[in-house]
Amino acid sequence: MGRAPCCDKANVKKGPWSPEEDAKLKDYIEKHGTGGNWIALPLKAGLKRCGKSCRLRWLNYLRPNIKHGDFSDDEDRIICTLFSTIGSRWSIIAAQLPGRTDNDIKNYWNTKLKKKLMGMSQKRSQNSITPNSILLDHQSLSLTSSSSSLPYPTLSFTGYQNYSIPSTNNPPSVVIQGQEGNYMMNSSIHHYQDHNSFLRFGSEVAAAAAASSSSSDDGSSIFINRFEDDQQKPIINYDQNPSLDCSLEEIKQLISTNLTFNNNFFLDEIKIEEDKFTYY
DNA sequence: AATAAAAACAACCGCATTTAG
DNA sequence: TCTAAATGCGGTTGTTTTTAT
Repeated sequence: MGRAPCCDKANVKKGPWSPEEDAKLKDYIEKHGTGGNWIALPLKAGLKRCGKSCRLRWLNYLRPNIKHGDFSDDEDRIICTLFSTIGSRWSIIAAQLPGRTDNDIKNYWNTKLKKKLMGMSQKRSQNSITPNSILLDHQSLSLTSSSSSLPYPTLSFTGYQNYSIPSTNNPPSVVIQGQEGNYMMNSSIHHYQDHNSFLRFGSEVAAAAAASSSSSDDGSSIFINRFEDDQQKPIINYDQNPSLDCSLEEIKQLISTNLTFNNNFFLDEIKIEEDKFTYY
């Protein structure tokens, strides 16, 4: 007993759409709309196609305001940030990128962006030059919430760069090397009225997307804070989140045992001041 | 110039969720 | 409330195009 087919497979065309078919579908939908019934639409529009195929063709290719062509750096950044936070939930990611479809983003990720990121992290692990990102090894992934069923690290962080707050145009990113592949978490720069600027890994966009979905994932973040008077003594604040079951002590341990990246990076001591760590 | 390999893109398939009767 | 149909989603496959040899 298999699943009932959605249409009569013998009498529907498969494969690439011809310009004539595109025109028929476009014309019909522009005049009559979808009528809320994709299954019935091909018959009405005079198409020998499955309703699902029509829907896909319309959503991914024919509907107005679809963007084709290269992705911008901003789009790259949003995709990376969201992927690192919510994983391969392409429809949610697509919702943040007007004009892009989930299929388009999925293809782009699988064929280009993923490789681009892998290349970046590999290059950095080979070179001793100061990177604009922080490379974490897989050992450091234990910050991931153990209650999460998500197959990717929610958040991990094991140290900081010897850095200064970068320009707003080019905030650094974290590349996480996981068993399943590499993930990149972008950062954003925040300014408080009575506070110094700091970097936040994971973004509000990502947090919002995670919150709006049914996922138990969170938008938790770690802040790297820089004192105005001394760039070389940042503070890392752990933004406590109930769904991230990792104690401050564990974080301290994690940080002190994972000083594995960047030649110019070193950590001597950690002091805990209630909910934050001060590095000396 | 011909061919093979890789990359890019479009579309399909089946499962999960939502909706309507 | 229950059930079947419709829809949406994400993984995967197939086809076309581009690049390398």
